Amino acid sequence: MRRSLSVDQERYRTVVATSEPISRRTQAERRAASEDALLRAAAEIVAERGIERATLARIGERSGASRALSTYHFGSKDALVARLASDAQDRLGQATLDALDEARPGGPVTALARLRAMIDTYLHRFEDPSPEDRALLVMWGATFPTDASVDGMVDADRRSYDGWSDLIRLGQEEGSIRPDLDPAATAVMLLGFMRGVAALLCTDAAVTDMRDVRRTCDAVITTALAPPPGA
Amino acid sequence: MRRSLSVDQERYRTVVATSEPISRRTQAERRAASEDALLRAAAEIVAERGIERATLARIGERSGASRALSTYHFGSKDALVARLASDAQDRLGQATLDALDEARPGGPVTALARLRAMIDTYLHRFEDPSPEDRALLVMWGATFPTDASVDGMVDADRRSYDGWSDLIRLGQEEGSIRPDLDPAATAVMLLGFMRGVAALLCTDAAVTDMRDVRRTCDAVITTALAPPPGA
Amino acid sequence: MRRSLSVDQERYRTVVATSEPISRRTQAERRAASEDALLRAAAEIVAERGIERATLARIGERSGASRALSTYHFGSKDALVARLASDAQDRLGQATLDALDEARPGGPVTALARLRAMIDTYLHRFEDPSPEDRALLVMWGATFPTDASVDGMVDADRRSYDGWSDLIRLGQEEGSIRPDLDPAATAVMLLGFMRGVAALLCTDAAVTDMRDVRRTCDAVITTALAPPPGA
Amino acid sequence: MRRSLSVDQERYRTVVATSEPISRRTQAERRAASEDALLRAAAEIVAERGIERATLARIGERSGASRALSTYHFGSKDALVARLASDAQDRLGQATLDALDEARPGGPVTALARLRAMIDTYLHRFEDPSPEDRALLVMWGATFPTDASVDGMVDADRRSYDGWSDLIRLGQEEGSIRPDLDPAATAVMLLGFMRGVAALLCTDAAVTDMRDVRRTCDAVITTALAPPPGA
DNA sequence: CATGAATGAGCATTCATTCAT
DNA sequence: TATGAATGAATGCTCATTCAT
Repeated sequence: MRRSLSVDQERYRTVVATSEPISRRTQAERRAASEDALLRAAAEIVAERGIERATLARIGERSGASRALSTYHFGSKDALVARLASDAQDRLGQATLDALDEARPGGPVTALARLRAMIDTYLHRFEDPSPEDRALLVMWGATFPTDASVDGMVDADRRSYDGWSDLIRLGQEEGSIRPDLDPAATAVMLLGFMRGVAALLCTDAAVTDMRDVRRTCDAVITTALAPPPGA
Repeated sequence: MRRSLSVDQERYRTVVATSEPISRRTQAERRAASEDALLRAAAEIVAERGIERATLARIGERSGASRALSTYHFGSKDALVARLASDAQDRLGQATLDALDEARPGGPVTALARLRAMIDTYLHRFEDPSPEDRALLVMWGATFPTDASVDGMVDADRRSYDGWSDLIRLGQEEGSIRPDLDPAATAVMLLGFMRGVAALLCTDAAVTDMRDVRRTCDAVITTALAPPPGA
Repeated sequence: MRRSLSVDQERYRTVVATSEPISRRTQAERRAASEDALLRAAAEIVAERGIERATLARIGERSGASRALSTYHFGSKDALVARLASDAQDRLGQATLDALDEARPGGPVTALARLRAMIDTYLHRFEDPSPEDRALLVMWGATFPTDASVDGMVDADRRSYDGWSDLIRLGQEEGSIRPDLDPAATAVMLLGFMRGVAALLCTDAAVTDMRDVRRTCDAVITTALAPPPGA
Repeated sequence: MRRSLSVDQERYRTVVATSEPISRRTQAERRAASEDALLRAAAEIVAERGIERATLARIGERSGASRALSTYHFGSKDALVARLASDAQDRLGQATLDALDEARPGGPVTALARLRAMIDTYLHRFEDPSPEDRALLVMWGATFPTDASVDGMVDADRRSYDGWSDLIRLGQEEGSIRPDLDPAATAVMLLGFMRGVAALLCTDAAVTDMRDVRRTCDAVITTALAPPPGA
C-alpha cells in the first residue's frame, strides 16, 4: 500500500517537473529499489529461518546493504515484517484470483469452479514456493501463539474470509454449491484446509507425491461442495 | 519410559518397605514432580509466546523453580522443547484414539466412523485447547521455515501419516471409504486439513461459531470420503 | 563398575571382619581410596584442560563418583587443587632426589653431579610426563597472573629455592661449582631453566628431538657451573 | 595489517581533502582508538587475572566501553585474545631485536653478543613488565594444558625457534659460539630458559635481587655458549 | 560415606536500535 | 540517503556449592 503510494508520487513528479526528470526520479527510485532489495532478502531469510532468527544484520547483508538500513527504511523490524506480510499476502491473493482468468479467459464460470481453481493454484504454488510465499506460510505459523501477532496478518485474513464467504454464498445462489453449508464456516474450513495442506507439503515434501495430494484435494472438495447428484 | 520405570520402582518399594514409604519415595518423586512442573510451565509459555520467546528464565520462574533447573533436568532448551513436543503429541494422539472407544465402547465401527470421530475429537480439543495442545500447534508452526526443525516433531508426524493411511486403506477394503482415493495422499490431506482448521480456530476464535465449523467439517469429510451413493 | 566394586567390598567384610578391627580400617581406607581416585582424576583433567576448565563434575565423573564428592572430601575446589599441587610437588621433588641414589647407590658424589642428575631426571620425566607432573606444570602456568595464587604452590617453590641454594653453596665449598656465582640467583636461574625447558618440551613436542635438548642442557649446565678449567 | 591499511587511507584523505581532515578521520580513528583501548584493557586484566577470569564485561568496563564492544570489534573472546597474543609477541620480539641496535648502533657484533643482548633485554623487561608483556607470559602459561591452545601462540613460537636457531648457527660459523652445540636444541633451551626465568622473576619477585639473577644468567650463557678458551 | 536435586552468580554472545557522521 | 560504531537488554548455558536424603 505504501509502495503504490510512492509509485504514484513518482509519476506525479515526472509529469510536473520535466526539467529534471531523471535525477529526481533517481532518488525515489533508489529508495524503492533498496526497499525492494531489503524486502526480498527479508522474505528469503524469514522463509529459511523464521521471523525471530531473521536478523536485521543478515537481511542487510544479503540485500547488499548495511545492518542499519532496514530500521532506517521501515522504522523497526516489526514494521518490516508487517510490510512483508502484507505485500506477500496481496501478491498471493492476486495470483490466486488471476489464475482462473488465465485458465478460462473471459468465459463465465461457476463459483465452484472458481473455488476449485483458486485452491488448486494455491496448492500448486506451494509445491515449490517462492521465498515470499514460503515466508507467508512461516508468518502464519508465527501467528499460532496466543500473544503473538504478526502485524498485518490477521486483518488480511479476515478480508480473505469475507471474500470466500461471498463466493460460497454466490455459488449457493447460482446452484453450483450445495445450499446446506454454512458459508462462513465453510470459508474457514477451506482456508484452514488450504493452508494446512500447503504447510504439510512444504515441510515434509518427501512424504508423498504432491500431484496426488492436489488431485485428491480437488476431488474431495468437488464432492463435498457440489450439490448432491440426486438433488 | 523414564516415568513408568520410576513408578514401578516406587510401587515395589512401597510393597517391600512399608515402614519408610515417603522418605524413600521423595527423591525420585521430587525429580519427576519438578520435571512435570517445568514441562507444564513450558507448555503454557510456548503456547502463549512461541518457542523463541519462551525463555528458560520464564519457564523456571513460572514453575516456581530457578532459571537453571530446565538445563539441569533436560540438558538444553532444545531437549526440553523436544520432550514437550513428544509428550504432547503422544498425549494428543492417544486422546484422539481413545475418543472413539469412549463413544462406542466395544462395538465394531467402520473405519470412516473412526476417522470422523478422530477428527471431531481433535477439532473439539482445539476449541479451547489445553496449554499443551496449543503448544503443539505452535511447535508445528515453528516447523514451517526451511531450516527449522523442532526435534521430535517430524518423526511423530510420519508415524501419524502411516496410521492414517492404514486406516483409510482398511476403510477402502471394508467398503466404508470410496476406493478411488489414494490412501497416502488422503492421509496428508486430512492431517493438513485438521491442523489448518485447528490453527484457524485458535488464532481467530472470534470469526465464527466453532461448532458450525466442526459440523461443516464433519459433513464435508463424510461426503468426500464415503462411497458415492449410487455405488 | 560401581556396583561390582561395592559388592566386592561387602563380601570382603562379611568374610574377613567378624570382630570389627578391619571394618574400622575399611572406613578410613574407603575414604583414602576415593580421595586418591578423585586426586588422580583431577590430575588428569587439570593436565588436559587447565584448572578452570577442570570442573568438579568432570572430576567426579572420571573418578567414578558423584559431582559432589570432591567438595565433600576437600571442602572446595581450591582446596582440592591445592592438595593436588602439594602432592604432585612432593612426589616430583622426591623422585628428583631419589634419582641420584638409584644411579650411584651409596657412592659419594659432588654437588655438581647431584645437580646435573636432578635436572636430567626432571627433564627426562617431562619427555612423557605423568598426568600429575603435567598437572604440576599447568598449575605453575596458572601462577603467572598477578592476582592468581594456586594455594600450596609458592610455598613449596620457596622450599625448593632453599634446597638448591644450599646445594650450590655446598658445591662451591667443596670446589665442584665455581665460586663466583651467587647461590640464590643461580638457584632461581636453574629452577626457571628447568621449568621453562620442561614446558617447551611438553607444549611443542614436535619441535626437536628431546634427547638432544636434554644432552645440550646437561652440557651447558656443566660448562656453566663447573669451575673454569684453568682455576 | 588492518591498522596500517587504515593509516594509509587516512593519509590519502588528508592529502586530498584538506578542508575536512578531522571530521573525515574520526570514524576510522574512533574504531582504531576503541580497539586499542580494548586491547590495552584486555592486556591489563589478562595479566592480572588470567585468560579465563578476564571477562569481556570487565574488559569493556575498564576500557570505558560496553560489555558488547569486544565481541563487536573482534568477533569473539578467543579472537580478542589471539589478537592480543600476536600483538604482544610482535612487540616484544621487535623490542628484543631493537635492543642491540640501540646499545651498539651500527657497529658489527658477534652472534653471541646479539644473543646475550637479546636475553638480557628480555629479562630486563620482565623485572617490571608492562601489562602486555605480563599478559604474554600468562598466555604462555595457559598453553601448558594438553588440550589448550591460545590461538596465535604456537605459530609465533615456532618462528622464534627458527630465528634463534639461525642466529646460533651463524655464531658457530663465525666462531663466536662453540660448534659442538646442536642449534635447534640450543634454541629450545635458551627460549625455555628465558621464559622460565622471566616467569619466576615475575611470580616470586621477593625471592632475590633481580639484577643478580640477570647477571648470573648472562655469565652462565656466555660461559656455556662461548667456545672453550683453549680452542 | 555419598549422592542427586537445586540454585545463584556469572559468562560469551546475539540483536534491534540509536546516533554521529 | 546510508553507514558503521556503539550499546543495553536478553539468552542459553556453566559451575561451584549447598542441602536433604
